[in-house]
Amino acid sequence: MVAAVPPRSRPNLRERNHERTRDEIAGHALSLFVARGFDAVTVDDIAASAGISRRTFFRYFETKEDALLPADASRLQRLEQALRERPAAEGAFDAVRGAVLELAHDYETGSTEFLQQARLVLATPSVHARSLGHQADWEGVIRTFAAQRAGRPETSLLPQLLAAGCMAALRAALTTWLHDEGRTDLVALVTAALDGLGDGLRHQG
Amino acid sequence: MVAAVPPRSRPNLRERNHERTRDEIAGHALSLFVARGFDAVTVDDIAASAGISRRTFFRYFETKEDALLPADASRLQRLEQALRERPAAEGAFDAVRGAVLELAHDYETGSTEFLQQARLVLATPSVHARSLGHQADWEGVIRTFAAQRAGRPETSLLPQLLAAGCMAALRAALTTWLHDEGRTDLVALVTAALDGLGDGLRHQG
DNA sequence: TCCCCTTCGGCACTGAGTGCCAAGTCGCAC
DNA sequence: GTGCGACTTGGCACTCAGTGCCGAAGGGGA
Repeated sequence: MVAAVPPRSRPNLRERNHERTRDEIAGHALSLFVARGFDAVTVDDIAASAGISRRTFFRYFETKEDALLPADASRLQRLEQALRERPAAEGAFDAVRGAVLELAHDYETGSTEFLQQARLVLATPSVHARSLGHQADWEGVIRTFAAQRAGRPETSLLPQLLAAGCMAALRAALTTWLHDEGRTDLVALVTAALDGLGDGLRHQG
Repeated sequence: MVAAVPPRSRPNLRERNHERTRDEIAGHALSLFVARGFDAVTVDDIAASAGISRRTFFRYFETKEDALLPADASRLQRLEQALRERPAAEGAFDAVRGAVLELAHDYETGSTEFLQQARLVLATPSVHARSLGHQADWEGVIRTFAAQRAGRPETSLLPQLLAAGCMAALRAALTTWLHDEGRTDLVALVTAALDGLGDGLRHQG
């Protein structure tokens, strides 16, 4: 079900093939979900549509929900990288702010497909919960980063608050963006949300 | 399996019985979860322990995860009530802040059992996700409230940011509290977290 | 050509969640 | 006490998600 590719570049050719198949399956899944709704599509349906076996589907996705959230795994890596590349002189909040803004930029590319996905995610409780679970993992990464950047223990309030707050800002901006069918500038929205937190919620509005 | 009660007060006696049975089942479930871990306990185990049938279990809880989150449903009502009772003169942020602080107070009562629950929730991805899903519902309530209090459309950024931010502050404080085994003052932590957001994350630390 | 490594498919199994129906139980009216 | 109606429970059977296991390809290297 995966077209043969010229066998070049040994180390990560397998990985690239894996990624490509994964994307293909997710594409079939998205079509079915959009057409019938998440709950009315079984894993067998997806597998049949993608021309693979049910067993293989679960080698590419841990859960059926994840077939609707194919980008979440890579976003974690993007976030880690973005945090790593922040200049050392930056304060904790500004560093996290910058990294989250880079994440926001990724959301905007390929927004048509993303809009379909996001609507389904918000409309389907089990998928929404799973998505929030992923985002909790991202929060953990931010928290670790913020803790050492601020020189505080990881279990103290500030790193936790920074991580949870900035992810909340991202979600708030994304939701607003979705309600506007993606017509507004997402990065501007996320910037506004993050700066609202940075300057103090009490002084907003 | 439920002891007979004197048949007084028709309208909500059934409801009270329902609540009582629900709490009983949740108690049995918690014991099993603590002893073996969430994933190693089946619904049949819980039902057998509580002296009910598997079918009846699902009349009291939508999912197995909810048996570990029995208080989440009532917290939603508490939050709605707390928001309703905020003085009309209060600004949007301060009103939400006050309501969330009342929620925080509830968490502290009966903290021994809650500590056990919370540790399991954080340790079990499926339960953690479900819990975040519930909290997303609470966010919706806050967002609706904040929108009309601030005179903005519900889909605009500010209400969304207020709701997501304050819930994030609550989560951050709870996590910190948990890492300290519940020894610190939870309400003080939540206050600190909310005020951190209110005064601006950039000026913290 | 043979061998190794990886992927895939099929099978069988556990367990969550649900619809349906039959058997109680409880309160109420006669 | 007897009968009626509303509600609760248990059991059965079913769908579907997710997993372990194994045997069958298939592709690359010696």
